[in-house]
Amino acid sequence: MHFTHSMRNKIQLTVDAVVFGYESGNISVLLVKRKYEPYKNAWALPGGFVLEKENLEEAVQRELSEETGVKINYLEQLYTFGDLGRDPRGRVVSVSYFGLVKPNAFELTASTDATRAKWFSIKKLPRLAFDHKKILKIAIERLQGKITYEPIGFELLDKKFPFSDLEKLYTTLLDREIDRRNFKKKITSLKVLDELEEKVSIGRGRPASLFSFNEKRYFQLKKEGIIFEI
Amino acid sequence: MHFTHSMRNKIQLTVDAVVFGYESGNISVLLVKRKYEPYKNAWALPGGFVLEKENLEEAVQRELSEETGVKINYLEQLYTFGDLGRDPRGRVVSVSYFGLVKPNAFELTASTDATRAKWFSIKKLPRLAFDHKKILKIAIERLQGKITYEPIGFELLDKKFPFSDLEKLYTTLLDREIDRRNFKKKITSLKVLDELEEKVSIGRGRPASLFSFNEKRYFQLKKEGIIFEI
DNA sequence: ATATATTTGCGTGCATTTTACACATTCTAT
DNA sequence: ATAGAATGTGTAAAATGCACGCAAATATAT
Repeated sequence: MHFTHSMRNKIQLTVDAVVFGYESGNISVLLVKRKYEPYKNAWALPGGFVLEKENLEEAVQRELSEETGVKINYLEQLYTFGDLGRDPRGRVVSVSYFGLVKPNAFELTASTDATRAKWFSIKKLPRLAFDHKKILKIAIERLQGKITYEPIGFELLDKKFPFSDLEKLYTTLLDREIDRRNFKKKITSLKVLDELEEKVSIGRGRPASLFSFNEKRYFQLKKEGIIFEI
Repeated sequence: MHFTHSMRNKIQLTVDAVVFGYESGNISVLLVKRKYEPYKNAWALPGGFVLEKENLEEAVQRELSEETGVKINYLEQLYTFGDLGRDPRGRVVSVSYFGLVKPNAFELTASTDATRAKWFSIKKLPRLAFDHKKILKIAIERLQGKITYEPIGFELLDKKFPFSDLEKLYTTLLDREIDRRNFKKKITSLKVLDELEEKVSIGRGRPASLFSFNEKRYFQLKKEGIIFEI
């Protein structure tokens, strides 16, 4: 099919962001309450129309920032959803993105397209606008799949953390118990953690050494990819 | 950013198909020669504008069929390219797809957008239109990555084939030698091949048993995912 | 002060998987 | 008949994965 200038199509392009947060054993996702029709007052993924003069990444960062105040330095493209009828306004194709943050690092603001932005546990989700339930489902699968081929945690844990925090992150993401000793051996063999001198004591029990990710090594592993079966 | 009806955007949406073929130790990709400006007479990935009333998958199948005559039952979404300036006609965002076929199964036709469609070895590529070189690069990475987490070959080999064909496919994709004995053990343990009674003798050497993929098992493994280190 | 519960921090042996490696078999071509 | 070429199989060593138990360091209860 050859298009000429007179045959301008009427397809609209949007971006949507699936931003996951993690805090003490709980995975959450960032949603906004819609201000306008359609789906007015329903919860939805942050996102909106792409402007003619901005890249897709710029668009999703802008929408995320406008609607929630969250700024995130790395969003990865997830999938493009373009089925007919996914948006009552007409033909709307959405490029979805995927990111990880520490929820406590941001104060949520609500402005432009949202009357409210809020973190929801992925176990207690509200009804979602459009096909956002489907998008979120695919994003969750990606999140769980990711940990088998790249290291994870840098974006979700504090700068310094006890080893048990990393362990808890993995058990939460995998939704099952893991053997601490073997897990530690595995992580140690990756040489991705630096053990610090500091120790921290939270409540009772033996105080834990603090660790930090070795950023260089971490991003090298991300790039190279790892096969990482827990 | 909230859009109203008066603010219709001018972004155009296209789809592009990266179709890989394999034949006796050679990986090829399907390209078309452009009939119109821009990049008139340059080689490009098959693709074109998405119509308002068709899904993305339908669009890419249609374009592929129109431009090359190739029909393929499974195209997987690869990535969406939306950078400013990737198309001189204005803002054009392209959703790219990825597929595998046996090149000899089709007679290439050339019609609508193409004066010619042709298979090119991925080692001897011509200059490509738009950012299609970049798209192809990402597709090749995906192709090589795929074989580590799912079985491959069904779409690329004949119904019946000697084991050496599968071995050659893998050495070609991985671009290195593999140990035939260990490779066979691995494949056998997956129980994805059915050994047939037939034997075939091509040229000299001991005749080889023919195998076929056990389709049920093959697609089960594709779905489940495998960790498959050669 | 002492005992108890709780959490962290290792190490060892067994089972499984991966890897390296060589020679016999069966055909074609001469 | 013989040489050459491709297929087809087994075994041992090494590496990795996995199950598992106990000591160390602290908070809390008595």
